Amino acid sequence: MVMDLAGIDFSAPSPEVARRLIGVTLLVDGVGGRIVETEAYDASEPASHCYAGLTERNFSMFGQPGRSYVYRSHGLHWCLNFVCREPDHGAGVLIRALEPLDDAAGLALMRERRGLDDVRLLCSGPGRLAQALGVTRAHNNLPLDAPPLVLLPRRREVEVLAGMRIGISKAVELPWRFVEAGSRFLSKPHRG
DNA sequence: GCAGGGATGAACT
DNA sequence: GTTCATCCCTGCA
Repeated sequence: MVMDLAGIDFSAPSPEVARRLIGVTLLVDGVGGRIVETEAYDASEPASHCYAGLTERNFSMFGQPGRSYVYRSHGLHWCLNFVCREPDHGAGVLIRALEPLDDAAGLALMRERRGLDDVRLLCSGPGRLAQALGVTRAHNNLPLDAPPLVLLPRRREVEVLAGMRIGISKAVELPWRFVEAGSRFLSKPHRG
């Protein structure tokens, strides 16, 4: 079965899905913004959580495409992924940064959750983004087309650049990080 | 039992 | 620009 959310086929390989997610709006309980940075992971490469096969932590990555995978990183941060490709294969896209929506109520809530005002630091990193949107373990393995999650198609074309992934020690050479060209809201500048 | 992690923020040069 | 402590849970020996 093919998940078609915000014009994206989540049964496609994860780099393809990661590229097409740039510019898409993500909301969690009405709070969020435009996705400006993603990274693809796949069971065929050792940086992925699903490389070693099905475990208790990563079970949602082996489920249906078009759902969420949330895990705890370094014991204190939560990170949000979108599951893609066929069941039993294991692949996903890490959502690394958002451009906060220009909405007063949502911005106030994100600032309160993050404990700071600077809009550029609200969602510029996977842990920061999860904190600003209130994502926790309770958001693991949820469908992306039902509350509290909402995906909205991009309203204009965006220029997407591919580069090397960040914060990993294996398979670092794969150009599976995707960013919106020129965005001020990236977790790190683009590196080709 | 233990090493290490898809990170962050503060404290540095 | 760079290192460093910190969180605690997962996975494998």
